[in-house]
Amino acid sequence: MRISELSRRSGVSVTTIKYYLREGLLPAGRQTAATQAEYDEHHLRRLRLVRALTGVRGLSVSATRELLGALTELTGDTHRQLGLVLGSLRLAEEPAAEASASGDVDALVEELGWDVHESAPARTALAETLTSLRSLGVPLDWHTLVPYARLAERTAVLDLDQLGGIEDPLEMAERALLLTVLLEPALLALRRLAQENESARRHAGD
Amino acid sequence: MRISELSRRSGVSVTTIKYYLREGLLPAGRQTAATQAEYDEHHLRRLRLVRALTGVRGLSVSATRELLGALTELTGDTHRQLGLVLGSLRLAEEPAAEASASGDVDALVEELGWDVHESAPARTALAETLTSLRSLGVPLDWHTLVPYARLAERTAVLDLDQLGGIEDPLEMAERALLLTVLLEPALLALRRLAQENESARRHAGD
DNA sequence: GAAACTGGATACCTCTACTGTCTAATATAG
DNA sequence: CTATATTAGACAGTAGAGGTATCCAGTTTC
Repeated sequence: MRISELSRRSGVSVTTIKYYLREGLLPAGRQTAATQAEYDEHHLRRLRLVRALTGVRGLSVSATRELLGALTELTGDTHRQLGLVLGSLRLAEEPAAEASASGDVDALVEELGWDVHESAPARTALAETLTSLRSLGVPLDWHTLVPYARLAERTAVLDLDQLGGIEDPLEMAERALLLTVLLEPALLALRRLAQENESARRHAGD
Repeated sequence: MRISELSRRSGVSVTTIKYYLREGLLPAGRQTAATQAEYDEHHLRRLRLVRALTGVRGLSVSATRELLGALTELTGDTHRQLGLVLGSLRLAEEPAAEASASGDVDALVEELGWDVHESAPARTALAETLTSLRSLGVPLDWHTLVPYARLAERTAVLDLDQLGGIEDPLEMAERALLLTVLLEPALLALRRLAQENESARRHAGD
């Protein structure tokens, strides 16, 4: 298909598609002539993924590009790499300030017995949260996070269970990305609802 | 204290503080003369809160204003209102498109037996996630979310346990806001690490 | 009484995510 | 084969967000 059909089928304007091509969010089509290129179903799927990440999840174009970049690095041994890909996904934009609480994070990971990469961006994100909460006068040390981490473990089991039965490695990686990133607002929403419910429950006992 | 001291103690420039005053993120100081106003510790605390929400959490100025607005509505019966405040916090920016999956969310809440407000924004966020995942070809129905919700329940218990021992209602509400909102990136980071770990664990069995 | 500071208003700046327009080449319909 | 539409690629322009800078008249401090 050509660009106009891609636009029609995705609901994204031609100019915006060109913008995504320029920005590297979408791989170039197969050139058939100097002013002609051919796109396929993969481009359509990728385009919808981009819209989901930027629109639903509110990611910036550069953050989206980074996430998608992780996908293409996935070549060999799928299952092992999947973990690395998930682990290497960046969480926020910031170029990571001083990680003054990284010692606490190391201790936490040690206590949990987790096998995670030394340079996983999530470690930095954790350290930053600890640091900023402390600077706001909330006395939170890493021991407090242990029970949260145990619940996260069980969440991860649910997550990986969702990926069963997918054969194509690229498709599985895309699915993993979707479930990891797009489920985030849903999990936070469940937490908020659960907090409201729990607060009501505790009040009822008065 | 005057604005320059507020600036010095918070590390936020005077012009930016003026901007926050204009935008309603910070209450005005007590006017002492036509060109003079007095600020106190409460302003400093609020200013740090604003920086944490916009900086660490990456919230927009308007989203931050809304969250802070919820704080000031907290007047009477603390514990009951706390749940409502937490429940009423908006999650994202979007003015909520059509909630085509709201029926599923109702069914989910019913199944869980949760006592949550009918118009909680988190319901909309959930519905949107379901809708967008489906439009991307991920067959996710609300039953899949039940185990996630059970884990969210236990997370909420941990959250509310953190709030014990705080007397002042406003301070407790501020703490609740901090723990709810600033812990979010940390919880997501834990999930990513847990995924990486779980993936490694499953691979080890090959 | 002079220098420094203040609140308030307004203009300006930078970045992001697009959007519009142009050009030369190509496709398609008659 | 010609007229019309479409295309890739380049580049300028736009709107909104989040500040930043400047100016002013009043106020404080010395």
